[in-house]
Amino acid sequence: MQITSRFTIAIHSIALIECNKDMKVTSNIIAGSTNVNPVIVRGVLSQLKEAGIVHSRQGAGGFTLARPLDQITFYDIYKAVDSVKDEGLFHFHEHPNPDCPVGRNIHAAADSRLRQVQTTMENEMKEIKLSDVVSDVQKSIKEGN
Amino acid sequence: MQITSRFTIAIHSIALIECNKDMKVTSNIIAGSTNVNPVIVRGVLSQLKEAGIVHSRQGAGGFTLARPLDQITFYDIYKAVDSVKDEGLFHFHEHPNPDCPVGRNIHAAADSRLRQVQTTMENEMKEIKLSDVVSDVQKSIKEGN
DNA sequence: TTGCTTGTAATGTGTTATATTACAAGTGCA
DNA sequence: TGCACTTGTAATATAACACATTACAAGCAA
Repeated sequence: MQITSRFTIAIHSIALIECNKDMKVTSNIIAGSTNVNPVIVRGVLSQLKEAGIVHSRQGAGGFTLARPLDQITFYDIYKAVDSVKDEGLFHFHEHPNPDCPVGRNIHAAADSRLRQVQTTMENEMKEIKLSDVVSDVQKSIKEGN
Repeated sequence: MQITSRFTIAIHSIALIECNKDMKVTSNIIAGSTNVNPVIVRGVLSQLKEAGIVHSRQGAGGFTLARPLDQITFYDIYKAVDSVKDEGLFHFHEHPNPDCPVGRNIHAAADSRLRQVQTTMENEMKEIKLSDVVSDVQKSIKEGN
């Protein structure tokens, strides 16, 4: 199991928009840099737009950031692209046997701990800003990479 | 995306073995309580055995715990059933364009943060013991649930 | 008007998780 | 010894999902 690449595609896209803020950054340009199908890119960017992270200009073309990089966290993106659905990070086997004492109580007993793990992960994502990642990218570029 | 139900199947199985330690607990009994196919159950239990969490008795039948519940953590089980493969929790889009400055540096820049999130989650799992879950299950049963 | 763009629907394709069938091999008991 | 039951595992089926692809409507600017 892995969290959908839409998440890293979104991170990549935002970094690309920032690093080329003086140019028009279209879905095709992003598709070229990520090596991901343009329709998928537009889908991801559409979700980022809905979440208020980017702006788009239909017709005119191009995406821009809706707010500064240090106000965009991994969690914002994670939520925007729907990385983990409402059912939660962990997939509980669907029909434990209600006629078994353990079967009918295990779900409730385990659930709070599973949610606790998920919440811990999500809180960590709130600590990581896109500005952290982009400054690392820019440093690498300056060093000739 | 969700973490495979093998993880919660394993938790359920261990709780069941503990709560019926005076009886022979076979893969068919576990399958009945979890409502999961017996072959899948045996596969999960086989992984738990390989990880030193349970013992099995081929021929004779039945599974037993290899160590006390307070020495089994969510992390132990998570690792045992291979919930997340070596590639990591996050699926990075596969071929960022090396001819683009952002494309060839984004992976390295993002990776340490992605790993940081995964590690935080895993460390939280190390804090949760099976004894916590099972004592909750037993409490619920005693209360008539 | 032409060309480029975003937005999105519809479909194809490959991968993965779980279920299922089948059977070898081990154990204990009649 | 033979039978019933079990673990262990291979092979295959099926369903769900992620990403790719084709297609096209609608918006904007030159």
